[in-house]
Amino acid sequence: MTSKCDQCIIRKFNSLRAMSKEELKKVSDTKTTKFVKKGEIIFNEGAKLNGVYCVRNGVSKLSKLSANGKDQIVKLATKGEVLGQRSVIAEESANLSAVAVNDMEVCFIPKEVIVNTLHKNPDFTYEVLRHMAHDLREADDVVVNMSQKTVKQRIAEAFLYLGKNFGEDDEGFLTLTLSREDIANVVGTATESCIRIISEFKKKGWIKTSGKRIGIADKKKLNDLVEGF
Amino acid sequence: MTSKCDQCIIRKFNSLRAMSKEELKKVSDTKTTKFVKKGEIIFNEGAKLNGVYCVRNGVSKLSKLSANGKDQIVKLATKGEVLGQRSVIAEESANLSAVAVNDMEVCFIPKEVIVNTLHKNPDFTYEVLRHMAHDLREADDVVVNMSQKTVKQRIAEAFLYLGKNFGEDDEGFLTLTLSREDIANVVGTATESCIRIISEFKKKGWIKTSGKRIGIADKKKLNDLVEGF
DNA sequence: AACAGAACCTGACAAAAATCATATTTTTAG
DNA sequence: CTAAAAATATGATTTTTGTCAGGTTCTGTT
Repeated sequence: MTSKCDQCIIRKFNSLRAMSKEELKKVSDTKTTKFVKKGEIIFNEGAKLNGVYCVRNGVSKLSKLSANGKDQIVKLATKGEVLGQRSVIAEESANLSAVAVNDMEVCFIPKEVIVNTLHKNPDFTYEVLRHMAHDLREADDVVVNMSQKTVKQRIAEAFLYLGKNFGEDDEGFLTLTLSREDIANVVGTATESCIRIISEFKKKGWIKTSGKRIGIADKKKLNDLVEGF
Repeated sequence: MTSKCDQCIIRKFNSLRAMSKEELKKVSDTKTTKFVKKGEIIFNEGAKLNGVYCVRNGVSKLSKLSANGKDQIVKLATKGEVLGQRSVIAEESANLSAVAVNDMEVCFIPKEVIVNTLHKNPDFTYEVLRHMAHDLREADDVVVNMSQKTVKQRIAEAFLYLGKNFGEDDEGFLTLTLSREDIANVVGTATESCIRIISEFKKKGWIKTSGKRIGIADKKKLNDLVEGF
């Protein structure tokens, strides 16, 4: 089991790779592996986290409930990403909820191990810092997109993003299948508007659908739309 | 001069407070102080930064130009905040432009000093990390606001934010005076829409204006609007 | 003081997006 | 397999927001 974890961590989780052998051992010894079914909650907004969750398999949506009762999905976290890191570091309760989008396997690592390593191993801290700097840049970009692009542009962008980050199956459909509602919540629009635009894209031949599955049919057209042509 | 810097840094810049005496000395020796006039550019989006800027006085807007030619203001940085930190840490070019909103005094600290300290002083790295974790949380909140709140709500929120973070003068006007265009760019809307809503708020007696100055007249009403009542 | 230029303001209209209502299809549970 | 529930789809309508076009006021300069 330990060797398996060793392998898993080194390969997939970029911050943890800066840990020493002893520190990794500690992680291996204290971590617990959990299986989370599609739709199940990993943690809720406002929860006090006493550790982080390292995603081994599957995808989680990180979202925040707004006053009007809608969920805004801020990030989709996949294999290798760590959930709850920010909360543990800032010693704040979770700002976002984490829910499994499909069946997942996650490793729970107690915060003591993380915090300890942060205090003792500057390389690890620096590595985490670099990751967070990157996340922050992405968040800033999302803010600009949200306020300056139309819903159509954002939906087109979402499909391109999903294709790029989660791939396509052999039939050309996006590997990660989200419900229309989830897509709407990523993009920050009403579910009906989202569905309407999906229909429009399909009619124009830019995407293809089969049930809830969506495939990119004309990448260039989608790209042009995003760029504002 | 050195003693002055010592004082300044320790008091105002939370990450730098974790530096050792020697490290602070190094900062004092290598830093240069610059005066930036209102409207002047500190650095531009895409620029390679070879240091960070610590704000001693005045306010800077951090913004990003979108494809449609509009500037989205992502953050207003004031006394004690550090600009360019993220870029230096991630070794990326600047993602945002920094422009002075009023006359400023900033200290430029070469990146070598910062990066060196990051590698050698875990307390400092941890401190920077905590700050960035906090910034990331704020950025996530902004994303949710942008997508889930109406322009009216966002403008009301902006006034409350400006009042809370920059204060009011003795006549009850917001200390930080932004142009209508800047307010629109903070909120992510068209300048005309922004002006229209300001007129509406004034007509309702929720705010008062005098030239470009704006004052909060009915905090509760603004708050209620933000909360969705 | 007169002027230019910028910032501010307002109206009219067009476009985008949300909402409400109601089908239709797909999925799930018994 | 089938009924119920959930998700998807579409139409009609309203609300919100953006755009264009034309004003007015403010500000700094000569």
